Amino acid sequence: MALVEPVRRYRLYQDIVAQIEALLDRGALRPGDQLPTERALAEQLQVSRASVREALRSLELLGAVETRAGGGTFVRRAAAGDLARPLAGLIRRGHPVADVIEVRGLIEPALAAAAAERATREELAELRAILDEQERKVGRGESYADEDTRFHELIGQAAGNEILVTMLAATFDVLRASRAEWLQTNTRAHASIDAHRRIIEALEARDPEAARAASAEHIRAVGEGILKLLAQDGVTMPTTPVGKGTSS
Amino acid sequence: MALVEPVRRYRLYQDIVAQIEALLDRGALRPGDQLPTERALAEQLQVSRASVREALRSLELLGAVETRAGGGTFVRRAAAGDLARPLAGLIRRGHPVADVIEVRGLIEPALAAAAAERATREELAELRAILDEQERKVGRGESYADEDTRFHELIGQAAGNEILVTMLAATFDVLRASRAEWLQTNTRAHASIDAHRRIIEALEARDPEAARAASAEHIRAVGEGILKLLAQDGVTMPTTPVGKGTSS
DNA sequence: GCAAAGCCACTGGTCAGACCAGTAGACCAG
DNA sequence: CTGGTCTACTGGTCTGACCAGTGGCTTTGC
Repeated sequence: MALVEPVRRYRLYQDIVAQIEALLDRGALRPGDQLPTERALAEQLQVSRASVREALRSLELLGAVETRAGGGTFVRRAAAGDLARPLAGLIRRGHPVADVIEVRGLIEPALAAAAAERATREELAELRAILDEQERKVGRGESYADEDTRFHELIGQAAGNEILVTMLAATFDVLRASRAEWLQTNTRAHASIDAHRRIIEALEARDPEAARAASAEHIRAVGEGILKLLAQDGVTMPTTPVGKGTSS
Repeated sequence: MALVEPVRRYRLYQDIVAQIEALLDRGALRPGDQLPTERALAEQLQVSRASVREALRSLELLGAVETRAGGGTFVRRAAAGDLARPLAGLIRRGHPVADVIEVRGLIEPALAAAAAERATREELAELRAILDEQERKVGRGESYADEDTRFHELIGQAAGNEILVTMLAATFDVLRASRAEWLQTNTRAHASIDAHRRIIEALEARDPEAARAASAEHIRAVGEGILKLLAQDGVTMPTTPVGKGTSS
């Protein structure tokens, strides 16, 4: 261990972000509240408007705040999908698709199990409806990517843990391109439908373990398909940074 | 359901971020590369330097880029844990601690199982060393929070899935305050040590299922303790004391 | 010849002030 | 009450300036 460490270099906007975050944590600022104007903040903080704006950009990116041109800046209510974009950006850079699939394989079964215990009648009905629509589309040879996405989202919603839903959404974002292609060329579309049906049945039976198993098997199959697809395309996997590869 | 939705409004800096992200995805910019200077970018993009800077702030927050005053702006190698703090801020806003603990309980056992298969001899040795240090500190009645954190981090590293490590790091950040208090007042410190020992033994035995079980039980116990602690404090959300230094 | 000291061009960090475009509340005409 | 219009104000952007690090280059001293 080094005896010394790099001197922390602070920039004004970081300090401003910290101050505002503190207000949020303390509850001095609550969702819906309007922040002082940029000009007022600049004056109170004794900094230029540019610095205030850089701070607000950060807070906006974090989903803490929302600005409307001409309107003002407001404290946002945290939304489930907030983390998705930043997280997806990070994942995309330098992480093997296999890792992403592993994450999905971990989260989705857990969500399915939780959903089996917590899903409402309405949610189950909607899942059924989505499944029907999927079957129709498969019958007509159309893409059912939207329904597929919605299906998984709904299960997440039913599970009731928004953090997991968000993390899952991030993996969806990363896999979107590969997944769309996979769904297109998927000769086993009916197998996918069957998997979804098994999941729904487990949910309706309120059987967490069956739901977990069905989901796990589904993800495994899809993940395998995607990896095969990528391999045959000769796609160069994103390079794994340090650490161990998942294969090789 | 609304038939119309708010018009999407773009701001210059978002466009700039997208353009640079595209370069990163295409591989036109690789880790370590230096970006053009802010002034050059402004000129090429036909925007003001302020807009370029707002874009760079975003990319910096996303961990895509790193700027050194007087030096320049460089493409970063994505590091696990980059997003931990931003992610933690998001999670903290509006998510029950119970959800956070649920996420931890999901991720950690999985990491432990993976680590059982992939950990190197060196990593196992370091885990042992950390455990020893923990025991010493417990014996002296000191706080072993740092070692505890390092222990979990190292298992994540050994598991080799950086995405999961990042997600886990975010939950750590959220729970930091509560966890520190829990560790302080933990009358069952020896139980914690024992749990760590069981995990290490499972890793050394290359037994994924044992590792998973040991980890799950450990997280369950700690999570329960934290929730009990929060309940007795009458706290519903972890409040982050301003200026509370970070460990490590 | 060569290393240390010093210089200096250049980079990001910050500031001040300006103008534009969008917003929303007040006000007025129908 | 509805729909326009006006207007003060807000965020979005630009310009141009200065400061404070950084790092390569030159000069200096031996």
